[in-house]
Amino acid sequence: MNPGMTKSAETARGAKRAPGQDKPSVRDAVREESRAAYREAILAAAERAFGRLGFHDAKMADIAAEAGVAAGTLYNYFKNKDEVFASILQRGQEQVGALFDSRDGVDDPLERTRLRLRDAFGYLEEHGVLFSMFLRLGGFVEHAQKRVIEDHSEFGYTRGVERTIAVLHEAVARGQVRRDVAVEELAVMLMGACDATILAWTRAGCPPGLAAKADIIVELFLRGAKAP
Amino acid sequence: MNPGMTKSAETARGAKRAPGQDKPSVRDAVREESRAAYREAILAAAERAFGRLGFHDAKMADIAAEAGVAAGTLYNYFKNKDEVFASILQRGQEQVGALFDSRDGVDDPLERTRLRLRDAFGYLEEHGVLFSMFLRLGGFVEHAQKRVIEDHSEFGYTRGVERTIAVLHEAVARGQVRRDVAVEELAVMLMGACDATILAWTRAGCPPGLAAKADIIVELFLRGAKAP
Amino acid sequence: MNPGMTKSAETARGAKRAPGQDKPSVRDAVREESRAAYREAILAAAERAFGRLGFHDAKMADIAAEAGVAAGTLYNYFKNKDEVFASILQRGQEQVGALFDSRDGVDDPLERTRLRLRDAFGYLEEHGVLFSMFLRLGGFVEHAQKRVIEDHSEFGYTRGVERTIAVLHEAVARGQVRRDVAVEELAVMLMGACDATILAWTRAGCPPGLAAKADIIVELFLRGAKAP
Amino acid sequence: MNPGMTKSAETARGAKRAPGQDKPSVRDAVREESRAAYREAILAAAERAFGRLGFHDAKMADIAAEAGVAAGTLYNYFKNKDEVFASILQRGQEQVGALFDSRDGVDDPLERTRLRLRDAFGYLEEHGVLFSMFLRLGGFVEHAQKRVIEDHSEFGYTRGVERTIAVLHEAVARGQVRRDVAVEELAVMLMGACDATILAWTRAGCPPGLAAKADIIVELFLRGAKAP
DNA sequence: TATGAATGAGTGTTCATTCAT
DNA sequence: CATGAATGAACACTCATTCAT
Repeated sequence: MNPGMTKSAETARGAKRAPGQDKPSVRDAVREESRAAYREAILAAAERAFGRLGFHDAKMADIAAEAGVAAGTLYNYFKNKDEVFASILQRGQEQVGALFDSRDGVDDPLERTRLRLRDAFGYLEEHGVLFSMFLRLGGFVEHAQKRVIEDHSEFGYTRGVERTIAVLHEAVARGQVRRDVAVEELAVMLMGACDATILAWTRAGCPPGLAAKADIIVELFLRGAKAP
Repeated sequence: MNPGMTKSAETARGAKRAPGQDKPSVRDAVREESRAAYREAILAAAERAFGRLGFHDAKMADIAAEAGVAAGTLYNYFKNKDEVFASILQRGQEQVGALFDSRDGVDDPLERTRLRLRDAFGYLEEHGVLFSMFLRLGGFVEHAQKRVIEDHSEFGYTRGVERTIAVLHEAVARGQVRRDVAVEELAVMLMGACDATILAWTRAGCPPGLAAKADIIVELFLRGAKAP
Repeated sequence: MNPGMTKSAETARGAKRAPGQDKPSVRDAVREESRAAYREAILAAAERAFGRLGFHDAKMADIAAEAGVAAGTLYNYFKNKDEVFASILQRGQEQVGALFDSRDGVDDPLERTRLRLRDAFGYLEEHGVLFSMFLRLGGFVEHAQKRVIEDHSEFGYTRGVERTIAVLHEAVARGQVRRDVAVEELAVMLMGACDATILAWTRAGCPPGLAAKADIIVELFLRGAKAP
Repeated sequence: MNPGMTKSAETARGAKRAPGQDKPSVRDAVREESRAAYREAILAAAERAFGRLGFHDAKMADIAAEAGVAAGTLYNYFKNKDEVFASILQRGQEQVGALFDSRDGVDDPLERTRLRLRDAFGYLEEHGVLFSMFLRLGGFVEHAQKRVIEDHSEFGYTRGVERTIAVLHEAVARGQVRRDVAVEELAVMLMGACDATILAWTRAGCPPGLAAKADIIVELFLRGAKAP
């Protein structure tokens, strides 16, 4: 919180470090922290701007104003507009991924799935329409955005299906899910239910309460898919 | 192909009529026909261009080139780019509406629904991804497109839900559909199934065969919703 | 001068041309003429602007203003700033080349050289410092300009040397020039004299009278190089 | 290499002196030395950068990187980019001037000239093309550079001509140079020969060996100009 | 005083729209 | 009306310069 003092102390101590090795560290740490804060502020601002205006209509100036920085500053953190956009996607991926990982300890695969669905839906609620669009759909996008997304192939639907299939295999092994339907089919259905839910939610203007829908989906899914 | 020539020929004939709107006969009819042909050619070209490039990346020049006319000509038929876009939507609405109307004679409401679903899905297959987006979703769009769509509020999801509810009421009256679930809920589910199907189709790259999915949806829907 | 009337006359004649072949010709000719005039006006303006301000400091807006057109118009004739620059070079090359060709009929090679030198020097006088720089020097240029010039390798010094060598061989064959010095050396010297003259001229602020220096150079050259 | 450290060491020693300019002793000397070292490193870096990229394409960041300092540091030594450039010129002037002065003892004016020419040419070889341009030519430059140079009017061609005229007067007085041609004319010719030589050298890509050309020039010049 | 990030004016370029022919 | 060139507002991006640390 007062890194300046720390730095002065260090300097006064006359600490001589090996040249070209690990440098003043504290100053760098502060700088790094500052950079991270700026980066995050810009991404949050961009997310709002893109969500409100769309990719093309959200100008770099809008994003900068929303973030409270000068336009040029954006380019100290991102190479160009596309990269800002791509970074929002990546950040979302990572954050949702972290949420998902935090559920690893939950033993029951269906319960784990329910929690993760809540996590994802909750994230969507917080992060706006546009982001949700790219987080899960990957279709229906402007051409310019497609290019961005195509560079993130690990991102999107396919990966989600794979995750889901794995979970369902687990559930099948536990006897929680019927064996007479291919898990691949079940996975597509489950994700289709999620898609339709998100679609309906956005059509309704993104009202609060999306996360709660996770419970309904899992319950409905179980009713149809549970082992007899 | 060259409706302008027809006009020129007429003009060259030097037919001079008294000013005013008397004698709207042959000349006006030909002119009208010519205009309609141009208009349609431009819309078809714009649909391809928007579908291939997206709204912003499809330039007026691209559309004009695709239609085989000069850029300025577009403005003789449409006020601006937004109106071109809106006209594609409206045309789609009308064309699908006409298809739907042609099924009015089908007595069985579920069979009528199945046929209309085939019609709509078939239309989507022929008219490209982007168009499908606006035909059915109305969400997830760039801001510029939103404005266009918002001016066509009669268009889209709400209207589809209403139609569906009406049909389901009919089916309930015939005893084809269970009474213990609100038809409003059923309508949302049915449309959700359609949405998910279209989503999956676009994700798969819009392969041929979307129309055939109409049968599956109706069949599945009936299995869950039919009267016991 | 009144191409519109011509066009109307043609049209009234009802001349039908084979479709897709040679089109309305007159209208196109007028248009072509107009385009050529614009192009030339822009190049002349750019030449002045580059000459006055240098490549970087002459903004596209300056060139447009100098030419009396809007900034966007420049891009209807040239892809970008570099191409404007390159086109000035190419035009100069062609114009000087045409002047040179017009001297082909002069039998005496040294007299022909003198006349061509006058042509080139006269052209430099009319077309400003910057152009002269690229016409003959090819060195001493900003990096951005180098890229442009490197794409015009047929341009510049080497080609001039080759031309000169050929002329000197001719003069040697006629006994006008001594045989005891290699013509290659003589060519370099002659061009060096030209270079130095142009340099001195630009240093002096490009005063009128450069063309007259051609006579002096040839005379001095002959004094040293003429056959004994 | 790290003059900053020296300064820090001093500062750490906490030597506090009374305000005012008394005791300019050790600390100031060291500081001055440090500043000079930084300044020289920056100028050398800028010279390389300008030579490689040209004035506009060499960014302040490039120069800083080449010098191994931060961008902001440049502004502790030079007011702006133009001043960096101007300082390179001035430094060159001074260094070549010093070389010239070291030849003052040479009695024979033509030999003195030959040596100074070697000095100047050798300096050019070591300090790159771009610098050579400004050292001797002063023409053919970008506008931004012109402004810089125009502020250094004592620099360049005129001064060189004056020096040369003085030397030739001396040579005339000694009977080494013909009296029937104005020394002013001879001076211009001699410098023209130098210019052409430098031009040819830069056209050839600045190969090693420019300094040796000094002998040739003087020899050739003497052949034509020596007293009969 | 070195640092390196923030700044914002400035520029090349695009493209929807207009308009003379 | 078709045409295609002119227009100029708009915008992404650059970079010299400033300044807090």
